[in-house]
Amino acid sequence: MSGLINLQLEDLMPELRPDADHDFTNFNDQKSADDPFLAELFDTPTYDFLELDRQEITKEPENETMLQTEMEVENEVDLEVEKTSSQNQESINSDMKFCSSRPGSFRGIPMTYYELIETALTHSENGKLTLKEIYDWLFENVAEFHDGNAKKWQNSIRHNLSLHRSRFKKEQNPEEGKSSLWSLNIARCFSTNDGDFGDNDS
DNA sequence: CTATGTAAACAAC
DNA sequence: GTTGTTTACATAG
Repeated sequence: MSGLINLQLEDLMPELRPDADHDFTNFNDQKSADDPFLAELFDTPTYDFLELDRQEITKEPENETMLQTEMEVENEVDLEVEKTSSQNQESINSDMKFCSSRPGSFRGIPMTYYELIETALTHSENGKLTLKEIYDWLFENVAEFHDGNAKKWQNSIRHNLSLHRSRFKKEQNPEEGKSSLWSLNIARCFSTNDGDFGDNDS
């Protein structure tokens, strides 16, 4: 129990580590005995959508109008996304194909399911959404999901939520009868609940 | 080999 | 039926 809180800044930001044999990919072999929990916890990759934005934008100078999305995002992204204006629909042309690992695009940026869910959570009121709310947000904001094939992508959403336990946190919904609340697992760091991390994988 | 997507069986509610 | 969990297989890189 004492080992859990023993982290230092270098643990959070390994790039600051002086010696830094940056081998995160191998922590399973090397470091797991030490702090597998933390290793898993901070396994979460970057969720820097702005960075993603820039990369994709600079890659395709074709759409100069996209540069403005950068500002929008930085502002606050109040994407009530009214009715997905026809322009939006246009930008997601049928000739625009995504590699298989990026099934949908948000604001023109191809993203994986994980990134899409993360985006939905990030844009929610308090970072917590029910499964249904995740569905709804994605349906509102991802035109690729408008093809009437909800069963397919919704299955993938559920699969992602369950599979990536180090990325997503499931929390009981205080409202009775409603399904769990999902959030980014990094929130565990700030949980005031001491101790009960629920899942004992025997 | 790893990350991801897709399909599907299954349990719990 | 919905929500989660899990296994299996396919494919891109």
